[in-house]
Amino acid sequence: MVSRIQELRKEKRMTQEELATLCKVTRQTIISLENGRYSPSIFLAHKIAKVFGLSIEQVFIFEEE
Amino acid sequence: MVSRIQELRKEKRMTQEELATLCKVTRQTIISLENGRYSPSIFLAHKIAKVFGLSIEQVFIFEEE
DNA sequence: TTATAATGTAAAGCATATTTTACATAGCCT
DNA sequence: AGGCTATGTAAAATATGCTTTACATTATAA
Repeated sequence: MVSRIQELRKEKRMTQEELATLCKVTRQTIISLENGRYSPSIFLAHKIAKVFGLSIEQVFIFEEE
Repeated sequence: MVSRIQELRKEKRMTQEELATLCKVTRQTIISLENGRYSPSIFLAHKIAKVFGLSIEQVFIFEEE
């Protein structure tokens, strides 16, 4: 799964800290997601997508199989 | 978060076991999701949505805030 | 009545997500 | 050089997701 978080965040000229606050998680969580350490829960994925005004599938790209 | 898994599964006349096999998880996992014991990971949510030919947001309904 | 299919519960164990705290680096500004 | 902002790493602790195994319940059918 590839995440477009960093790309979308920069597009909106937002810092990791700002995004974290909007999603009610810590900055570390955003860093871990952007750097591919782990994938978000379905709740966090939804919150992040909402911040960008997109659907989960538009932010997180699932490769087949 | 409300899940429409059971509703959609019955609509397709599918057993929990069949859905579990298609999603490559155990029957217990499907039971736990249908009965609200926990919410799926983003990967499982995506697999389930795919089985039903829907998006994650169409299968899992997030209440606001 | 017995058998079978579908659904359910429970508990232990492992895997993954998130927080917390503390420290490191790199760029920019003065 | 020193200070600030944004980004990064690391490790331990807690929470949540998923598996495994075993057994219980309900409905239907022979």
